[in-house]
Amino acid sequence: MTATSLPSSTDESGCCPTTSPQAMGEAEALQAAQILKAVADPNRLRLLSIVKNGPSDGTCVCDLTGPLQLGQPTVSHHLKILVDSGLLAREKRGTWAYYTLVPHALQKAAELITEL
Amino acid sequence: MTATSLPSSTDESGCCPTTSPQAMGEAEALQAAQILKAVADPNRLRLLSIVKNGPSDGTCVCDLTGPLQLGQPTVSHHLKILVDSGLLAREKRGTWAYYTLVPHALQKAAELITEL
DNA sequence: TCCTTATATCGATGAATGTCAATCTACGTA
DNA sequence: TACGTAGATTGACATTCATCGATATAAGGA
Repeated sequence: MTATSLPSSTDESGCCPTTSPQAMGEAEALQAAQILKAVADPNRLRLLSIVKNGPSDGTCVCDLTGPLQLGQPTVSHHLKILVDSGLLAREKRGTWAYYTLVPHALQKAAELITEL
Repeated sequence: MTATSLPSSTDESGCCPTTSPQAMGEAEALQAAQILKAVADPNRLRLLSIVKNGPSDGTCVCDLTGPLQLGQPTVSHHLKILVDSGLLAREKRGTWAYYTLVPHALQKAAELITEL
């Protein structure tokens, strides 16, 4: 994420003016895509929705496996992706694991789209 | 894949209350994920960025193949995905094709994340 | 200590996806 | 009409990803 400015090939063919100077760089795009990929899955969207609309002290995994009709390992896998991308936080209380939304993470993810 | 409302298993184990009632449904999640998938790719993010910061009357393909260091068929393929998902509009003028942002499409895509 | 329950991890598999080379279509021009 | 160029389409290939069964870990209870 250092020099994001591109060479801006001055096309001689006469079709196009020049590459716009403030276009998103390669590294920046890669990082943004990684977070957006975490959200761009129907089952993970539903997981986020359930957690968001659930109790503020967290939603446990047993409340997530039922609605999605997926196996427990699969749900755990999706939850890991959401935690690794900074969207969900995991807290273990006793035998159970509770997931909560990371405060402004969804807002920040949305801004990756609006602030191109 | 017919009845999207699930039995909402009233778990007897004492761990969890019940499935939250206003969670996103299966069909809704699938549709949202389809649009978000279109955005969740580094090269497509850069395409959107270039078009957004480009001239208001559209950016032609020859201005898009250069910065991305991808072959012309690959760029065309990504552009098709963005058009099919309603984010970009294509207009052919003469030999060239010009792409523009569909007015509030990016905003709407972002709201798919914030309004879960 | 043994057993049960909740969750995570591992390995395999089939499907979806990004990329390219080759080809096709449409338009402009000599 | 023939040629050159811009862009889209097709088919193939490699990679990534979602899912599952089996297993591991960890905590609580008998």
